[in-house]
Amino acid sequence: MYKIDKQKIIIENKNDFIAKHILECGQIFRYELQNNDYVVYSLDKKAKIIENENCYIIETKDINYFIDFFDLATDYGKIKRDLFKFNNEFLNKAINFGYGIRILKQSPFEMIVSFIISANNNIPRIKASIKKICEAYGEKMDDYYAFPTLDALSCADENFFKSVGLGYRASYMVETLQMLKTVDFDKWRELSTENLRKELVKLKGVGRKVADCIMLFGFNRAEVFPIDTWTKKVYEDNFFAGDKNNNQIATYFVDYFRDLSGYAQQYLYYWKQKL
DNA sequence: CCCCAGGTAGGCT
DNA sequence: AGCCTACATGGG
Repeated sequence: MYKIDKQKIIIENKNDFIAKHILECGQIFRYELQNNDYVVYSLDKKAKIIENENCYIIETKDINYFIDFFDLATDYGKIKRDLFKFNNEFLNKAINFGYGIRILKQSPFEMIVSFIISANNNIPRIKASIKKICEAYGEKMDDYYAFPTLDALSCADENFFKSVGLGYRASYMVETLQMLKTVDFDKWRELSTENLRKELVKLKGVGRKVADCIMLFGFNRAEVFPIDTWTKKVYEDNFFAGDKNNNQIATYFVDYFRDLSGYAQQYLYYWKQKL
């Protein structure tokens, strides 16, 4: 699937890796299109994704970090074959539409901050707020700003977060950053999905949906199915018309897709949101 | 003026 | 436990 050549990762075919699908499916907010190349940022690191006719080349100083970040050891061909076995008309359409999606393995801290901002918000505004937070509290790198550390960002006050567009979420952010100072993320990684969700929803600004996004994108948990306005619309348009609340819809999908729930959710989200 | 955006907190049954 | 509504902000 991939090989390494000095400072580069080479993705040998484009069957299971499409930069646009990966970056524009709502799991990451720090990336940009520079000419024809996507540039992606994670914590204090940066990678450029160059598309060729039959392959991708990823340029970065942090090869091993981005091999893990893009989850290159996982066979998405198999995941898609397993999802096609559900023989669901709409999931099949969604997979064919976003066939190059991969779920990124991102920083739990960056996911917590980012998805608190995401609640009842729109993607351009979420991106803009996060960028301003990095510029104000992140370390200056060559030609970009790192995502702030917890120590750095917990110095920011409510007025700062309001000034970068968080609105009423500003006070949640201040309180959650203080709470995170007592958290050991390595211990959280050992928790069951159910117990990890219980811990996450104790954070201010984190409910079921945000917790599930944090677990899917930050803790590598695929047995969750975040329900937002788009995946709720998938349920109501393509499964059963409006007879359940968001928690019940999430339970329905997880019972149905089990340990493939997170993958199914991401194909369906991208399909419904982009079409 | 309205409605919407990767929903949640707090208050009410 | 489950339902209801206010909530900053900017864009269509």
